[in-house]
Amino acid sequence: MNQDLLFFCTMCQEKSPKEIDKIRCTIDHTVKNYKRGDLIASQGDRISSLYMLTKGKVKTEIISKSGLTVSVEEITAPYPLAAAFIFADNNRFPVEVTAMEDCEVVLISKSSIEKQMAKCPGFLRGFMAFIANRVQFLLERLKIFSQKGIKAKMAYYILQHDKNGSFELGRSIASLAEYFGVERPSLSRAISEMTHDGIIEFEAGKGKILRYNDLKELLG
Amino acid sequence: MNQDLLFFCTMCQEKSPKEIDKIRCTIDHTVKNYKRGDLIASQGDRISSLYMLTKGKVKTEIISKSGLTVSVEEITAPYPLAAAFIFADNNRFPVEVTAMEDCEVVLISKSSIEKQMAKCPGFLRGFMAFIANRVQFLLERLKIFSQKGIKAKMAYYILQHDKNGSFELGRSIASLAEYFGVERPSLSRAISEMTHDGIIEFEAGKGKILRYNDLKELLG
DNA sequence: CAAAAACCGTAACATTCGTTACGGGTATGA
DNA sequence: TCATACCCGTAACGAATGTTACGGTTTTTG
Repeated sequence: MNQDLLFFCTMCQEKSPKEIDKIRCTIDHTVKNYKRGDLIASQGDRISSLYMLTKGKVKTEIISKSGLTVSVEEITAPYPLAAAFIFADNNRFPVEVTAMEDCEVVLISKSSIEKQMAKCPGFLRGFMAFIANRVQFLLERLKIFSQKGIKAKMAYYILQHDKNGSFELGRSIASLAEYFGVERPSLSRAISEMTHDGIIEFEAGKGKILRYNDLKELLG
Repeated sequence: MNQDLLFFCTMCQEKSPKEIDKIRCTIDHTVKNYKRGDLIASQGDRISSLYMLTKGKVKTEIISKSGLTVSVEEITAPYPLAAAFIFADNNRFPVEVTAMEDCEVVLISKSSIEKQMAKCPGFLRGFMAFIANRVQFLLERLKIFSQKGIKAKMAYYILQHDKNGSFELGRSIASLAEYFGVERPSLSRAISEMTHDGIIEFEAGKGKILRYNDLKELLG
């Protein structure tokens, strides 16, 4: 169990194990175990503790007031289930959390976290860094999504990866399409057209920007 | 200026002025003034301080390495410019910040914020609440965006606002369309079709869900 | 009250995108 | 070496969405 708390620090800190030893996070906590199919948290529950999923896999669902469920996503350990939400004004679980496998959850009360933050600057920084990184990630995805049209998303992505007129995707077209939330053939077609129009060159994951102005005009 | 710091606490706390007086946030800070057109922060700058915009309006832009700018958004005072980013692993401004009017910015160093957090639980909660609310907001928008198709977005939105079979939009169709990132006539058409198909009733901002199963099947 | 602004539904047409299917290439492992 | 799994480009077609335009109602403003 101590091992899991160490991991929790690791996740927050993203620092070396040695530094974690120095910090010696000794946080009050309780451990709960769930069987496959168990309900871990209900939508609407007030969150008074951080739910650190240390073992297993869960799924989250939205449940309308009429009882129908809508699957949202799966989360695999280790991951905190409500790191940000415990401090939000509306501190309720936005989703239903159900165990897909046997799970272990470490509960850390909000007050314990606050105490630990006041006591241990490293923990404070680590926790803040985790949430801040999440904000950054969400913002980045949102910027991509808010670009209307596949070419606009692609143009935005290229401009972000622009290095002196060249760019690398850093991933396959298939995964990029999934990242954009579009179909692979559609993205492939968009890139073909941009290439055919002479705006960019592209081959094997790498490319060059030929006409910056046209590329920029593809954006919203 | 003290007034602005009080406001800063207000923003973080969202509590009554009386409670703020009790807390007496006396945070180390410096004040900077900018003229219209001045550059407040450059893309890529390391962020060591919180930038609290207390007066004026700024615009943020993405700048590609080739010098072209892409407008992103406008921010009006009072608002913190980089509340989350100072704690992120990649603590750099993701955008270029330029003053659109004469602006006043209160700078609070990261270490000052950490000290204040350790000293004053109310400040810690307020700051965390602000960032947590932002995470919630971004997550919600992202969930809407990741629904493919206008009807799916609408179905998701309705299920979220479902109260015993009835729902209220809480905003105009025009603004909802903007929130979804689609055109108003397109959203209007989608609602018309859902009504025509007998899935929902809708009139004057309010509606009823007639067939939950069909509504659910519109989701991804 | 009159003008302006905001909001809404509708329709016709153009554009984009999803869907499906096919063929080819490359890497991996049995 | 063959089978398998990916990854990619392309094409044709249909569906979904954007675009533009119009008329109407309601709300705000002077």
